[in-house]
Amino acid sequence: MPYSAEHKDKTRKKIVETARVLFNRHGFNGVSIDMVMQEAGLTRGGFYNHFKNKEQLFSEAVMSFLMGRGAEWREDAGVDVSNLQPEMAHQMINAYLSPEHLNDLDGQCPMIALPSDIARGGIEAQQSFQTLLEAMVSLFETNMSSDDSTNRQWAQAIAALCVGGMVLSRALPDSTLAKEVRVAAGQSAKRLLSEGQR
Amino acid sequence: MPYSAEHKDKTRKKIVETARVLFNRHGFNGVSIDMVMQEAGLTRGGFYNHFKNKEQLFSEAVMSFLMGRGAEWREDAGVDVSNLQPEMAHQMINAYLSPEHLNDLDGQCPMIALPSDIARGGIEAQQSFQTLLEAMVSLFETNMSSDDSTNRQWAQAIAALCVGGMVLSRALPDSTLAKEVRVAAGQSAKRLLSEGQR
DNA sequence: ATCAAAATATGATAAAGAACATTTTTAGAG
DNA sequence: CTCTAAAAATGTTCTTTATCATATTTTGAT
Repeated sequence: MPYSAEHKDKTRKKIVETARVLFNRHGFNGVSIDMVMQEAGLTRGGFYNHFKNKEQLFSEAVMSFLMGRGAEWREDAGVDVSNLQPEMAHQMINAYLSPEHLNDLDGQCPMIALPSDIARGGIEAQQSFQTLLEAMVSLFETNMSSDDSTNRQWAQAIAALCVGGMVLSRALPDSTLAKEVRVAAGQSAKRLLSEGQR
Repeated sequence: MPYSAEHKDKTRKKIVETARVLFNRHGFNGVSIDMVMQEAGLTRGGFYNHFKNKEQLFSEAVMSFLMGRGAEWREDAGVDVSNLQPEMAHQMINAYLSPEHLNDLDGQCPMIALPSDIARGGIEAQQSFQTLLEAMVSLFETNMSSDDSTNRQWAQAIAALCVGGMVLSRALPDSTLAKEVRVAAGQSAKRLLSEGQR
């Protein structure tokens, strides 16, 4: 067996990570397979040894955020998934709506960078999207008071505020207004959080 | 002067309206100029008599929502801009987050259908987007108690919730979860509204 | 060292699409 | 009715791209 199994796996991971960055920046149609492979230091020929088609790559790129770049994100924000504390939800909201996140075109959350692409895309990409959202909602939910069946609702609304605030911010040409929106979304998100923590 | 001025204007408006629908459905890259012109009952040749390029058409299509399809929308929701009443904000929230809106791929608000396209697009499209958002925020703001400087913040957060809830809903493959998110966003939006109306 | 299977590279195809140049059609002015 | 400028249609170019077929390279096992 020439080429160790790890080699193929490493190559595949590199392609996915490269694709994640490029898709984040340019969207599904703005990225060609050539572009991805070149950026990964390969040529387009090998692509179909790793993936069925471009859609599959897209879906995996979206999903890869959760355990890859997203994990770094949570770490930077001081969010420890294995040891959740009430103030972590606050930190998560602040980090998600921060100018740093807005400026991080490569590392940003795909829910912000790619919602239209995913809405129009195949079901696989949508499944990846749903997994991301569920992770985010579950993080907020876990930070609430233990026995209230409405926690999930609050958590979902907070997620909608975070994503909505950033999606709006990204599409606005006036950076002052964009900041206003992020601040407004953040304040309201924390207000909703305190409802859930009551 | 052959061809009355109205004729050209009518043709131009028809192209923009056709483009609005197609862009809403397929996104910027998913729509070709041929497609738009054919759907409008014309051929691609005439396009550049009306528009500088595809970007300009896109920007105008987004903007056209406000006074065109969006006006019908507000009317259906019982929102009269010239005579605002407190309960209109409620109706607006309900209509925006309704399943009817979610299913109206042609008529939906471009902030939901095209945020990624616009974020990556030219400044003209982003200006159009900003105008749409400002109209929405201003509608919520006007429905709040008169003299509170934080009204604008509440209104922006409500808009972020509405847009965020719908953007998420659109990208989720599980329609039950999608509905949950819309309901959660709607409830929280009304909660924030009552804060502003206090 | 050599072999072969797996990975990667190269070559090719067919389609789509933005932009524009040129031709044709239209309808109002004289 | 004729003329003509504007609008619309047709023809064309050049580029990009997803996909796949074929060739080449790599490397662990013999």
